[in-house]
Amino acid sequence: MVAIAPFARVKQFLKRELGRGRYPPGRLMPSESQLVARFGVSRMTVNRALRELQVEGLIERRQGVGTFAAPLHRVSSTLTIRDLHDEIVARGHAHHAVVHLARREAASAVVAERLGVPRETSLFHTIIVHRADDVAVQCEDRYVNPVCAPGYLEVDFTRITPTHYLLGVAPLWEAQYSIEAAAPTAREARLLGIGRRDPCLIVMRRTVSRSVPITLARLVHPGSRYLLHGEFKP
Amino acid sequence: MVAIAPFARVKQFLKRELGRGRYPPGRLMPSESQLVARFGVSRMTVNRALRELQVEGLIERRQGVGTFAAPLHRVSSTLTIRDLHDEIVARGHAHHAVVHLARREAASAVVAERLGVPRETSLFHTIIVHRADDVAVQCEDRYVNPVCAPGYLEVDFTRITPTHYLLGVAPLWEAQYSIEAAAPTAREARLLGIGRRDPCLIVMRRTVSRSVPITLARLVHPGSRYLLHGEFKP
DNA sequence: GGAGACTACTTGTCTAGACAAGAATCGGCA
DNA sequence: TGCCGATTCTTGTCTAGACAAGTAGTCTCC
Repeated sequence: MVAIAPFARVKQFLKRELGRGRYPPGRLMPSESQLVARFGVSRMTVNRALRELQVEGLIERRQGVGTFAAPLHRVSSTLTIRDLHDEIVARGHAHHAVVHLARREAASAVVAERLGVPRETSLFHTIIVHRADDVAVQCEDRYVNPVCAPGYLEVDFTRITPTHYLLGVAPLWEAQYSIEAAAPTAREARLLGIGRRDPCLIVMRRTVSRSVPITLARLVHPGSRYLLHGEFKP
Repeated sequence: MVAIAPFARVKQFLKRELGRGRYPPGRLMPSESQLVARFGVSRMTVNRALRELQVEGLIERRQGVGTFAAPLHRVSSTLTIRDLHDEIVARGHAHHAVVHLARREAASAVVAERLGVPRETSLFHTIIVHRADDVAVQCEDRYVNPVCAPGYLEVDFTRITPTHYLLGVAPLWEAQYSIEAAAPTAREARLLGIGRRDPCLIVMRRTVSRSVPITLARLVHPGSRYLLHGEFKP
């Protein structure tokens, strides 16, 4: 039996109180000094508990005012986007990638604007279809900024996914993405071996490293063969 | 000009080093005492910086061993699912909800299994179509456990969304969800005023409060009118 | 050579006190 | 009445030191 750490006890107590509705959204919660007196611990300990609850989005704190139960209007959850190769292998399937296009092109107006580079910038462009046990699960249409990954076209994409390679070249980045449902383009339907009107889950992702655009990806998944899932825990 | 807090300076420094590839995934990073010496701050300050980087998933720490750069294979991002009403209003549209069904039913085998209640349990069932400026954007098909929200059917859903009401009744919960692209059912197509084969973004969400199932929702969005988006920042 | 004790180093956590900064309240003064 | 300053309460942060616990390497003794 392990004794639970004091900061965790304070956290657990407050979570439980929030869970039972003791503090409805917006209600003032006990101050640090009150919790110090109640639990007989130092203020740093209480402070850590409260800071972590704040990071988890359960409470809001305002300097000079107090601590309040968070309005839980928005439900935020962490959606983990795993590398497709890992995901396929983890499910016990074999992963194959087929490269349908890998070349250097000048950015069209649309691509240049979306990626955030000047028009006509020279970019790498790859189209790769990923298969799990010979079933096509993703068509990856990607533009890459040569400035960040000069050796991109030399990579053997049947063995390393572009995401994996790019993570190695530019380790930390920010990404914006959107998820939508739409029909594939004619070419995508052909590459994936699906009907022109079959619904697809389309993830568009733009990633930036130290404010330099790295890559713009359009990931098209046949709706019948792919599912995103996630979890939210308070 | 505001002086940056010492713990933030340490954090920023390490982030920058990680960003420039100074510590590839798995590499041993400076110990707390080394950082204490380097920055001339106390160990608690360094500890806080490292703990936060750990929470952000940028480093891994092992007691007795050291701190290591995290393998950035998985990219996790927080996807904020806002209340639909808020989202529509925030975009400057008017929100209308039309209730097409609101009654008590016995759980079918499929629903009972998915929600995690015994078969034939009596559940509330609502079907509500949400409109932004008279354009249908979501068909919400929801089952609710009466144990958690006895007054559910009395709520005026043209004024309060089910999510909003349920958050008030059962403030803290966990959710699992999946996102897929598929064609709507015949009834959903009719209610949304779209074609039977139009692609839809479908979110299935099951929520649980203190291990009691609360609600199972199937949220169907016409692909052409709805988009999820999110952001990832290290 | 092998086993166990010892040591050095790591992270994990807590304490008691300190100062700063933001915000609300109350009193006094014009 | 209206404004301004002092007081008090809040959170935000830092410090110097302490002990615990996990790990790895070394040293000694059998």
